[in-house]
Amino acid sequence: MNERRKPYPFDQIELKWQATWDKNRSFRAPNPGEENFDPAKPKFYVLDMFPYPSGAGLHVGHPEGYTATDIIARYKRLRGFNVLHPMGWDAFGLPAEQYAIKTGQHPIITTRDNVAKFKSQLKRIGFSYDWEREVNTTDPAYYKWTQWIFLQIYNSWFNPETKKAERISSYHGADPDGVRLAYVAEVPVNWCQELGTVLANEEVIEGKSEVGGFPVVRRPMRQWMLRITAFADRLLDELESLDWPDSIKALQRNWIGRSEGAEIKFEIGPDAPLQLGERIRRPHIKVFTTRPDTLYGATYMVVAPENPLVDQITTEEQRDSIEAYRAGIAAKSDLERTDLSKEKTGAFTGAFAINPANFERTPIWIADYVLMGYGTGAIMGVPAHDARDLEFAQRFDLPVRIVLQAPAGQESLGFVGDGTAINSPLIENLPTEAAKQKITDWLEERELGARSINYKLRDWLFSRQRYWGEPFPIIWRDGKHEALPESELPLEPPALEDFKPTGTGEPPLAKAKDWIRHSDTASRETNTMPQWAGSCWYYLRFCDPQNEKRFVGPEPEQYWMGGGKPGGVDLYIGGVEHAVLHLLYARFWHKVLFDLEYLSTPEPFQRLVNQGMILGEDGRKMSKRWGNVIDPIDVIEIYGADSFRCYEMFMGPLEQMKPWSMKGVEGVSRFLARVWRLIMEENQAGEWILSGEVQEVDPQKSELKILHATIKKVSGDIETLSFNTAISQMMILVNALTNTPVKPVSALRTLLILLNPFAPHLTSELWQTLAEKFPGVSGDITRQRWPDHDERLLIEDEIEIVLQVNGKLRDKITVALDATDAALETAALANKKVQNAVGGQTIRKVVVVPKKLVNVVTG
RNA sequence: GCCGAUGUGGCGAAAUGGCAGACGCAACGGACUUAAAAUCCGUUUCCAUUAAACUGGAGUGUGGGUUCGAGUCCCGCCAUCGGCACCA
Repeated sequence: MNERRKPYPFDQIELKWQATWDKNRSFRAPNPGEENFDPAKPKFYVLDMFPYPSGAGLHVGHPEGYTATDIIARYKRLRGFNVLHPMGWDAFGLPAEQYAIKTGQHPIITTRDNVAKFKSQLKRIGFSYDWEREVNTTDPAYYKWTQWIFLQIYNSWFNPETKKAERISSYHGADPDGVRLAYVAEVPVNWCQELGTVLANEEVIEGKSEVGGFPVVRRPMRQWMLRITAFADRLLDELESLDWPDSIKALQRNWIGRSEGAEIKFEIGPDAPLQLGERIRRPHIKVFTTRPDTLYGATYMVVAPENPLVDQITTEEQRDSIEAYRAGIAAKSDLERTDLSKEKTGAFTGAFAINPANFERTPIWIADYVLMGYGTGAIMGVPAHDARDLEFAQRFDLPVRIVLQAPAGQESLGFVGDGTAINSPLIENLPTEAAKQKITDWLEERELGARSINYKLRDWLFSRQRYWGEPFPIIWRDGKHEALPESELPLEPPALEDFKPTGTGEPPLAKAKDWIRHSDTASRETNTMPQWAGSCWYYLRFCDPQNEKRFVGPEPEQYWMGGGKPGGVDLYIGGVEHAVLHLLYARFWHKVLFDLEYLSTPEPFQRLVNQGMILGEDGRKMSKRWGNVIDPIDVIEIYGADSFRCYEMFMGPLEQMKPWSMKGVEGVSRFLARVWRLIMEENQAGEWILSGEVQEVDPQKSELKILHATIKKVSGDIETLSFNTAISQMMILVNALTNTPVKPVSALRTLLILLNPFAPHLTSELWQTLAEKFPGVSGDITRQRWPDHDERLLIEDEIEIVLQVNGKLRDKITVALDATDAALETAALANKKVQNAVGGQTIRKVVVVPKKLVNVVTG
């Protein structure tokens, strides 16, 4: 770069301080019992979402959240907390494997290189991580415990009585394999030929793979599943106790998608109903509905095309058309199938079902708008009060019967809200809620139905046909799975030369014939775990990263994760893109481990904050395609790490999306340079020396006032993560100090501590310089106490009072602080501008707000 | 369609129901300089009026409402962004 004169010598001081912090282990967080651990201090666990170390290195989006947590970490240390602030690498995953396929470079190599690059970039920004706690999900010493946790899940079941995960030994039923929290199932999966793997529903976006955008088709395969659905209610209910943004809670609730309703049996067959009791043994279709109150409006049934029932009920005359329809469905991709804009399709089975409420014969259809995977895979069609059913009924000329009266002024046909039941003898004229209860009670009494709850959440498809992931600690013997003995962990993947997918759906690990063979009678599972696995528990490992005996020792876990709140991590900052998946999976694993009594809290993360995305200078998402990507290291070259950190925080509210601006960085850099020049001046030789204006004098009253206002504002703003306004306030203070001829050391001292979390290098350097001369400044700035403000210094003798007439500003007057309401009113009415504005009108009322304003209201 | 977020100067933004636009950017003017950069000081919501000070009016997406007083609270609408999407 050109020898552009730097506004202050950040290039000389930043690397120096980073080296000093490393050497002094300044940010090491000792565990209970370790050297230098101070049990008198409270703990604070502040966590970043650890990155996937890609080859491209860091971009400005990463350090936004990292800077926020770093400010919090440094602030909390100054506040006297033991702070856990760790960083690590989520390094298993597809990109490294794809790269290996392309170049032949082993993922271990790529991962090592990428981690080194990321780490050096993070260090250059001056983050105060305790690097002695660094973890890497691809390290055998780490994934040993990922595999171990999988075995805990595998060896557990969900006891519906206790609503908890329990060891499988407490299950006394016939088929333990049928209730394990990790189980094998033949399920239709999202198969991506291009990637040679199955993907989770969450990894498929509009029928294409999230990674690469390749086509994805449905195909049944044997897969490992985790029974997350058993925890649906707890995952839902326990959200309440967390300090998360409502929008994120809403996303999770939405994803879990709990809906209450009833399952209702419709018996099949054209005959008249038989006697009670006999009826129940006859073949029937069970449907799930959230609106049992519209049962009288059910004029047809629809069964999902894949439902096995279809084979049983289809009549001979209809068989050909049903089969043709099913064949057409099977050929379609998910994308085509779920295309909302397309017209409804379906086929008549020839069979009829009896509506249990009014004994009417209703035709049974199949249609692809009914999904096999939700509820019972069958519905009752109530066209009058469901948009989809109405569309279907109109398309196929099925009868429509209104059974719900909409509130006055609204059309009853197509009404889906709460109204009044009509044309429904059993529940006639009842409001929706009461009608639901009554008809469900009636159905339950006759064993024709039952209350039921359904979730959109599905069990977690946990296996991948990939190389670069944790191998399952599972062996197969005689067609049955069993746990690998713990003594054989970690189970490392074989050293493959060829990582390519087999193309058949068989995982790459199947190529390692020697590795597969476990013993004469057993062979290894060849699937690997998804990338989410390692990130499900890394925050626990950070508490005790070198423990070889346990995934986390009880004492460090209780210390760092405890604290009396439901969630253990005090503050967790990361991207909103993990709002559902990572955060739901981690909560699920956490609850299992909690139930098994390994953990002290039911939830992992107490307070969650999502940083907003940083856009390019053109307002577009940063991407190579637009050529608007900003490399943090380039910015640091020109302006320094402190300017970079402060600008990222000054841009606007943390949670908000905002565009980058190099001019903005420059502005913040000017601010830091002004701080530098408050304390330093250049001598004749062009060297920076301590400024003569810095003196040991008492600050003036006005200086004290602004100083304490700044302490108050900055402290409060850091607590609420309002870093932008904290910086604004410090700018105001610095502007004020710049204008005074003599700079009191005590004020500068306080300023440096306040600014330290934001600009740690600059403040460390200036602190050291002051310490050389002034006894009031000593030691290391990272070991100081955060200042408290003195409220008395903020009080003014005189205050400005706003005078309004009918709410409009007319004048301002200055009065004594202790002026009475009556005095204020008198002063206002005597004011010339107020009198002008009032004119001849009568004064109806005078509102006096003490210390604020007087509002004269005219009639 | 459903859920959520956002809407304030030329730009990033700020404002416990009480002075809208703090702070920063950009722009303009001034000081310093042979000059420039850097630095420092000042002006900067819009409209009208004025030589100027001043003065008057309008103003936080839009239409209503509550209130002495609304960017802020309530109801309706519009726009943008994000998530989910035939989940019965």
